[in-house]
Amino acid sequence: MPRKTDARARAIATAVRLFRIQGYTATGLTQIIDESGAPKGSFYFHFPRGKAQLAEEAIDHYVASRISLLREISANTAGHALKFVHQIFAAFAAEMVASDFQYGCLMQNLANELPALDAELTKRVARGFIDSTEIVAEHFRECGFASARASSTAAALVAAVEGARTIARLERTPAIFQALADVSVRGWAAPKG
Amino acid sequence: MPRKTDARARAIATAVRLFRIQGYTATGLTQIIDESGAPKGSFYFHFPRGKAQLAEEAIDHYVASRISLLREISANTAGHALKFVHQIFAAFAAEMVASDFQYGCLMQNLANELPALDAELTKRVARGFIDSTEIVAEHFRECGFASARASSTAAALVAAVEGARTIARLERTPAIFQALADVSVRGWAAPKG
DNA sequence: CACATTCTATGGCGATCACCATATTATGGC
DNA sequence: GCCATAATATGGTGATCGCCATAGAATGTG
Repeated sequence: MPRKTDARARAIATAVRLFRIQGYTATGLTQIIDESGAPKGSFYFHFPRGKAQLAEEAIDHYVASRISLLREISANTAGHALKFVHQIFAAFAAEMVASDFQYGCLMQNLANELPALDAELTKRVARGFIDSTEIVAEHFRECGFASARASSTAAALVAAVEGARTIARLERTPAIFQALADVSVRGWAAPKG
Repeated sequence: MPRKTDARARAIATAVRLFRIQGYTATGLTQIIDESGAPKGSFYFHFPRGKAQLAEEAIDHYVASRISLLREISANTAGHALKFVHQIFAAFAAEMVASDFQYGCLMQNLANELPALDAELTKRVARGFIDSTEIVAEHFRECGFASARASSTAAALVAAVEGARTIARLERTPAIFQALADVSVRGWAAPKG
């Protein structure tokens, strides 16, 4: 009994896209169904629990791709902490430029909208951050960082990236990523340049 | 012809609160009017341009209080870059703890929801970030930072704070602010602890 | 009191929301 | 061809959305 259509996958991909651009609440099922190109009638066949289930799968899909990106960068910069950091900034900056700054971070959007709406989905987003932060921390440990320091550095990096995506989207330039890269080489408030 | 009631001010304050908790789209005018305690009928008397105008004033109100907070911290740490940074982290962390992590940043929420909805309001949010970043940059300049470095450090700091608020809200602990404080004293990827 | 202004109340506009019951068609394995 | 399942189509549920027209009540100054 294999899947016979890709309607399901397309609905998830469209949900990811629209949630990133417009947010969760602002995106109606009608629009997702329309833009996913097909069947209005079968939505609740594929997603019996409705919008919440669609969001679950959208989160999982997004988190998986985010983690695989981080893993790839980590592999490309094995043993080099600074290179790793810079390549992360560069990758996220490049993604925003490529989309003309239309796309926000799905996890960040949901992190802001879901706490008042759905505790279960909120936990799933939180888990996504924990998991992707762990990838980063692992890289730092492999660079020789002590465990505690690797964890806090990873958390700080992930937070900085999220903030940068917010700012970059507003300013429509990747300048903030460059600013973070600069700061990362000399510390935040080092006495002299 | 003085103002006779505070219905207007209460509507704005309620809008700020709900936009921070639930976001812009998820917050209906009905709820704002109800929770602001009063008059349903006079909403379009006070805000002829409707929800967009209310959002404008909510943004202005929030930005003003944010800037005044930053000014206060700047005055309290004149000449000390690191103290300034740490006190900013501490202040935002404390605010989140005090609200039991229910409140997000109004500007961040709107930054994620408005680009697809209202270009004018989006510009206003962007302006709010520019203005509050400038306060931070000014402090760094007064610490002797070169102009360009002061600007990029300020931008990085603002971005990091925003990201930290997202993470802290999900994790329901201010740990991320501590992580950022730790990183700020030693640089992001310094070779050894 | 007169009277303009400020504010509040009511009811409904069309549109959209998430959701679902029902019926029909396409597609497997046998 | 048979038949269960997978998938699509249609139409409508009640609720809520932002918005607004109209009318009435409260409040200030002359």
